[in-house]
Amino acid sequence: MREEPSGVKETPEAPRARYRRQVRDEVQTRAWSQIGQDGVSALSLKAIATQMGMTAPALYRYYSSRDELLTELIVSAYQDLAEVAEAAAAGDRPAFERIRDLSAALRRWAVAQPQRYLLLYGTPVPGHHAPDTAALLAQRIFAPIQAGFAELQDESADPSSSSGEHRSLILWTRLHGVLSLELAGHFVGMNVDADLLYRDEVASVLR
Amino acid sequence: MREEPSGVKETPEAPRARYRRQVRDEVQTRAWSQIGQDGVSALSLKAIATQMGMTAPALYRYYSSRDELLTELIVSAYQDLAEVAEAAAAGDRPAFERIRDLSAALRRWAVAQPQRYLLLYGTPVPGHHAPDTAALLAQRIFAPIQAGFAELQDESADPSSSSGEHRSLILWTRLHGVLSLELAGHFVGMNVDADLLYRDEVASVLR
DNA sequence: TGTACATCAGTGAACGCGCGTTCACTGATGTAC
DNA sequence: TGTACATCAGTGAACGCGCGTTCACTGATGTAC
Repeated sequence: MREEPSGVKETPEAPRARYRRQVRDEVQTRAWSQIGQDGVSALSLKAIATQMGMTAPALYRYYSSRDELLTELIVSAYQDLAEVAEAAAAGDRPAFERIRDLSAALRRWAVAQPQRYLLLYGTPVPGHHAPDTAALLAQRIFAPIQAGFAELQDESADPSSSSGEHRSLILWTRLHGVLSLELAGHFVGMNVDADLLYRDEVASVLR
Repeated sequence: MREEPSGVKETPEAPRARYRRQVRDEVQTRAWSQIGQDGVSALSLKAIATQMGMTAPALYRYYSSRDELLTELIVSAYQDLAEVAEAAAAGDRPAFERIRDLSAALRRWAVAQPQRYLLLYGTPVPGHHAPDTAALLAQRIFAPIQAGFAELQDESADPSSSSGEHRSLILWTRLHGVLSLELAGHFVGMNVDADLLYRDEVASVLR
């Protein structure tokens, strides 16, 4: 194994590795689009292969099974969301700002690709067991919120207000309540301003 | 068509009609169990027929298609929940009591058969369009809550509190937030008392 | 009360479909001397 | 620089599976006279 000296330029990716990455990326993109259109149960290696102009067995060079692809989708979605959440809550700023911004980022992320959010937090996929990494990543998403509320508790001299743990849990359930009903289409025809409602709920916990 | 005089006794059900009802009931029961175990996408007329010791085409005397069965399940679930909600909110009692009791009944209903709740309010079934009756029934479930909050608004002299419409919407999203995360199993290992959390959320809107 | 007829639940065979997955193979690409 | 070899992406045929749905049919049940 040759090691390139790591200078300013990144180690050039070997052509084969690069090609493999491209294929995997395309598979994932098409997988998300399948899930978005026809639900998780429509996720099919065979259909993806056909769309890509390949035969089905070819994809078994990339995924050992349909289930492995699904697992990768879930984990990568958690990962992506975790990064978004951490980025939104970063900076040496007041806790309420960090929580507010993380909340807004969560909504943007979910609305941009509802199928991703629903795969993580919607009706569970029957028969599928997420790996341990998924749970860890889910915690990573939650951590900045908890940290923010812990900070708020320290600042406040009011001992009657509920604990940081409790408030972060409440924030989560309230945001999810609005988001999931919105994404599932339950607000249509109800004259609901989902964005405003969402921001109200963020404020309700920060108050 | 002969009309029986409707006295105290109910018109005895004709044997054939009675039998048809029994078959339909059994189909529905097995359908719910399928959905509970393997999700909506596992709902299969053929599998149900086999379980009942029949051949698949036999069920086409009862349902014109798989989709019709699914629609019936959704509508009957809405109907059942609407009755439960109305019963729980009935009586000439203070509005806050009726809202509180309806909320509790909703949770009991959902926890008793999570797949029913998730079918109505979880990730939407792709490719399925609920009939108009479903939307009407959904409104019927919501109506007692709205009525309750409207009453509370009238009593309260405080014009600064948000409108009854808004508060009933908030109640809905908050309850759904807790319920759906709980039913989807997102609280496991988090040391969350879902029932307590739920009651807290009910109280938060009634405050 | 008995007989002729109509209704209707259920069968069995068949259709086309798409799925996941395996296997032995071909042919191109990369590597070592 | 050229050659021999190893690696590996992709093919094509095949497997068994379960699904929704149709059709012509049988046989039991209910109805009308």
